[in-house]
Amino acid sequence: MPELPEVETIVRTLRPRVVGSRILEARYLSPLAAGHQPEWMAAQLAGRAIVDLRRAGKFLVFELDQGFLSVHLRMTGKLLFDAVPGPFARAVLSLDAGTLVFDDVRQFGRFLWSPALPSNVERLGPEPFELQPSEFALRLRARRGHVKPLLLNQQFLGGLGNIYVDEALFRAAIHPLAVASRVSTRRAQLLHASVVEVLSEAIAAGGSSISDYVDAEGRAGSFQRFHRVYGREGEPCLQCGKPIHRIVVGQRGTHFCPACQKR
DNA sequence: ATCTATTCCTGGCTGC
DNA sequence: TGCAGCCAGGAATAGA
Repeated sequence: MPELPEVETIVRTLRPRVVGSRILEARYLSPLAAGHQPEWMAAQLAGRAIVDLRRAGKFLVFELDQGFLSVHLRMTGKLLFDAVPGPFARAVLSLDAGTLVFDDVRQFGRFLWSPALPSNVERLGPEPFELQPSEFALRLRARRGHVKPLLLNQQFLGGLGNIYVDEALFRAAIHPLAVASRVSTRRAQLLHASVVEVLSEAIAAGGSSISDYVDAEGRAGSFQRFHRVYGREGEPCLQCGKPIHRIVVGQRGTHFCPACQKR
């Protein structure tokens, strides 16, 4: 499931291939990918030049000479450069520089043109790397809910998903059900440092490949080998040796060490 | 204003 | 071996 490190890896592999190129033709193979208006979207994309490509939270934002192409990969989405469209290809851009395939088995992902930056991109919270620890602590402590759902809230902080939230909370020794306003300033700053650390390490490893994720060149990441809690239910905690627990928090599978992460 | 539950999707896995 | 039923979960939406 692509989160900030995976999307960042895709952007880095894709940017030199597509920025400066032109879209010759756009085709949607599934209307869902276009939000049920495939013909109109395809017509808007055709002929556009790609001026820039950047990441915003978990979105890939292609800045065009007219409007934007915003892509969200959700669970199983992939953006593949110069790949042959497979059975799960949902959209294909023919560029003068090559072919860009949007592949998505489960069809949660979106590949949308809009005249202005979409509101869900506009509303994104700050990027973890651009936030000072003190600002992060202030924002966190101003909220009354549980920390895990808050970290998953894209309006609070842009880019974290289920894997990296569990990993960051473990590193900061914070229970996923801890109440945000009751986390000490010191520990909130430690949490920010843990978020930045785990995201940086994951980017350096090319992201985590659990089942579907690959970058734009089709390469898997390797950070899944360094997960300390995610997907390790029943296995010994790397810090204390007691078994990792899995609970459900906000309808999400949540992995933590009850001994190291006290509530 | 804030938080919680539901919905969308389908390949792969579990269990009978 | 076959198949029904469940599971994964990000984010929009509806409801409390």
